[in-house]
Amino acid sequence: MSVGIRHDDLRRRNRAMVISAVRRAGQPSRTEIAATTGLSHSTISAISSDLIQEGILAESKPGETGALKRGRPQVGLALNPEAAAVMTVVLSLNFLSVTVIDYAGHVVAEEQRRLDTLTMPRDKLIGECTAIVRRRLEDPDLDVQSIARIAMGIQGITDSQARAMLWSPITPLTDIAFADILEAEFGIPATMENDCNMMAVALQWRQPERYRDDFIAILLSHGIGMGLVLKGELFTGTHSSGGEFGHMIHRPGGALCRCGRRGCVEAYAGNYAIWRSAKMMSEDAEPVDVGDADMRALAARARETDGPEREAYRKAGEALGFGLGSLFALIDPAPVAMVGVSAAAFDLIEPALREAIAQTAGGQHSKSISFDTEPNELPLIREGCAMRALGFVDQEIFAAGAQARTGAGKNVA
Amino acid sequence: MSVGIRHDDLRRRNRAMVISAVRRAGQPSRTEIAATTGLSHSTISAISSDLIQEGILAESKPGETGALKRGRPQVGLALNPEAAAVMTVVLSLNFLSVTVIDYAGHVVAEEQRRLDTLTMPRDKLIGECTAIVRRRLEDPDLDVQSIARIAMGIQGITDSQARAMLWSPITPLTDIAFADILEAEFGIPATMENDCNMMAVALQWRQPERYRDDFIAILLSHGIGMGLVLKGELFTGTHSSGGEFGHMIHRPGGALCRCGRRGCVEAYAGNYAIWRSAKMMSEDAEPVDVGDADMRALAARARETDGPEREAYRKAGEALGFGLGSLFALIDPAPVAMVGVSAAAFDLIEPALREAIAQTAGGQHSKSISFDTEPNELPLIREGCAMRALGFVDQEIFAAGAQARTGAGKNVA
DNA sequence: CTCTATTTTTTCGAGCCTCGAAAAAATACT
DNA sequence: AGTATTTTTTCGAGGCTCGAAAAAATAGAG
Repeated sequence: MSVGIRHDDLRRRNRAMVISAVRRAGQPSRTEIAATTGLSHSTISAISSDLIQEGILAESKPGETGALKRGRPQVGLALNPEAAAVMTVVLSLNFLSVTVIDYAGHVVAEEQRRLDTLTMPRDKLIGECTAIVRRRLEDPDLDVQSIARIAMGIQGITDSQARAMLWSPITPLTDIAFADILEAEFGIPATMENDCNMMAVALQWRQPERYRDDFIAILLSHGIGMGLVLKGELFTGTHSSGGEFGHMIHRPGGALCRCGRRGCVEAYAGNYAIWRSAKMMSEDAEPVDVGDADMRALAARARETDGPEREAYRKAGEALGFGLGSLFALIDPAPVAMVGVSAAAFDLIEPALREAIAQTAGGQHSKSISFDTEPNELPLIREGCAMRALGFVDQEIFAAGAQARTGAGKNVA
Repeated sequence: MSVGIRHDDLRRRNRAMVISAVRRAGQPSRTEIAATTGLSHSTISAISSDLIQEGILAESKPGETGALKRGRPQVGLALNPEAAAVMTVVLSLNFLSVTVIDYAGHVVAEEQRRLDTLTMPRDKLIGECTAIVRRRLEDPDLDVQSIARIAMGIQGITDSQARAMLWSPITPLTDIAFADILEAEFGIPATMENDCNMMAVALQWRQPERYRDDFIAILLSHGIGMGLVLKGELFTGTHSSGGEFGHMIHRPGGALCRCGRRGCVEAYAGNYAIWRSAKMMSEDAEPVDVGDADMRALAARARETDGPEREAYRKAGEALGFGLGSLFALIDPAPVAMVGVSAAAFDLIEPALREAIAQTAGGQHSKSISFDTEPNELPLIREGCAMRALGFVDQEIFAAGAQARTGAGKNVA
């Protein structure tokens, strides 16, 4: 609201509009783009001709609307895969993975690596990340000239500027400005993204019909995380990545959470909490890491017999339900995606969750709240990072126009 | 993101920018406006000359920056009070008030009226509202030609389109589309706003240095309400006015709330909850209305002796603290304004509140979270409605330009 | 009292941008 | 081969913002 619109912004914004229309639609014709953007055919024609000239878009075969219509056939416009490339770096518990993605969104290279994140000292952890990036950049097999953007994803809290990891469960280290480190090391603009936010971005991309303007992605894993999209935009906190659903208070003074506090949702619904409860340990017991295989075994046992295992999942569902109820009181109900290893046990969680949510103001129409599950978070996080990085190239670099880019040449920031 | 920017939008947006700069700054010179909007002097000159021509702005004496500077003195631009007028209608428990406000924001007429909202049937309640509006509109003393906009505020839940009251504690009636009713009756565009949202709007206007981009206004009255501003914008739910802080869950299955559910924050911190607790009644006891005088007496007694009254306020503080902690986990901490009769007893509430919040993830820096109090909510709500209505005139009517207004002539919607 | 320095505001032409209408292009149908 | 139909491009008109220069309005100096 504070700054006016300059005349040159106009073209930039409309170019961005066309690029994003093509990214979303795949192979839209100029006419389709004109329809979705509301701009005139002349404008679309002028802009797309520029974009083709600059090598950002390329003409492809018709949109293939099935039956051939009379009249001049539509020419599909597609992203030119060679226009740019981006890189994703995903750091999760004991695991580091990197992918290189062309401008059209296809993976052209990747590398994965196990490492002991929990005990690794600061220098080593940073070194591993820069080393894996360097290996991909210097790979002679890779036929991309340069990487335009790096998006790094990590489980934990990042700052709202997407520059640094503030806190993460995968390492005792705090406040690592990965974005700055990568930029300094490679001279490539980078961001540091929260894993759950990237999950949400990926879902929005994968299933736009279901996850569009308002939805919630919840990670049910060792910890409980959330990515929240409201009014079509990723919701972040004012200082941090925000959306720390797992640390909303379920029971004041209750079970011990990994964060050191008591009564958080996560202290009832995180893997370690379910494990602790299933093994009849005290709610004060120190959180321990539980492997995915152990969790799957636990879920299997809970399905078999009505014992403490089943009760543990029930308690988790209750905590999630009341937490969602409180969340829905603030933002109104929205579709939910449950992601992560415990999402595979959602059948054990759902009944108690729905019962709890029905007792809250936000759950007035609890039956209409729909849940979907996706057990594997890593591909989602990677996809989200890729879309994030590509979106940056679309909006910040290519929308600016060729002369703005070559002329001024300050594309960092 | 879906619609492009048309060429004619440009002028409209920049006009809006200039108008809002004048509304905020009071009497800025053209040069100041150019500086704050980032637009060129030529553009500001052209736009302000148009706006003066159309009678929206008027030149006034210099901005009076104190010492007279050398050079051509600045000419202040001010809103022309006669450019338009708006009306606010605020419906609260047993009380209905209306004000007429000129374009510069000054109250030019008002009327207030007691009525028994709790027992009034639907027709009667609507009738009272339309009648009081009609009386003000037809008042011969009123020298405004026409009212450009009505903003109605009510305690309770409204829909996200600001058309209807969905639920309110002041009446058993539900789903009254006041905005539609007023529009149909008087042919004046109207909106139905949530009281706490309007409090937040007013605070942003009154104290922009403190309440700017991110802050929270909490109503401590019979019920507990919240208005939330994030990134400078009022936060609303996806379907309703949202931000139902009072109905976040404090203790699952806990005290009986006025909403019929259990364990809501309000069931511990609403006036009725404090009263119930202070009088040693059961947490299941039906909520009853408590007058402001009684609440003030209760607070006085709590300050005198360490009895059940003081304990009641402590419990209220605890509920608010844990609730805020959960909220801060989602959005990060922000300044808080406590408004309403129990805000005057915030000294009794604050210690327990801070203690509770310190036990939450969001309260990590609980000492840096600052609270301010304002015992009287009604003036705030009125002011917020006024600013809301004026903002509509600024952005939707006057920004469009004279020919767009007179030419097409479809200003409704 | 006049002249100069300084600051604000307006004027004017240049350069873009979008738009509508018309033309051109490309195909299916007759 | 000709016609109808649909898509895309071309072209001139009309607007908008911008920078530079001019005009306006005042304080201070002599």
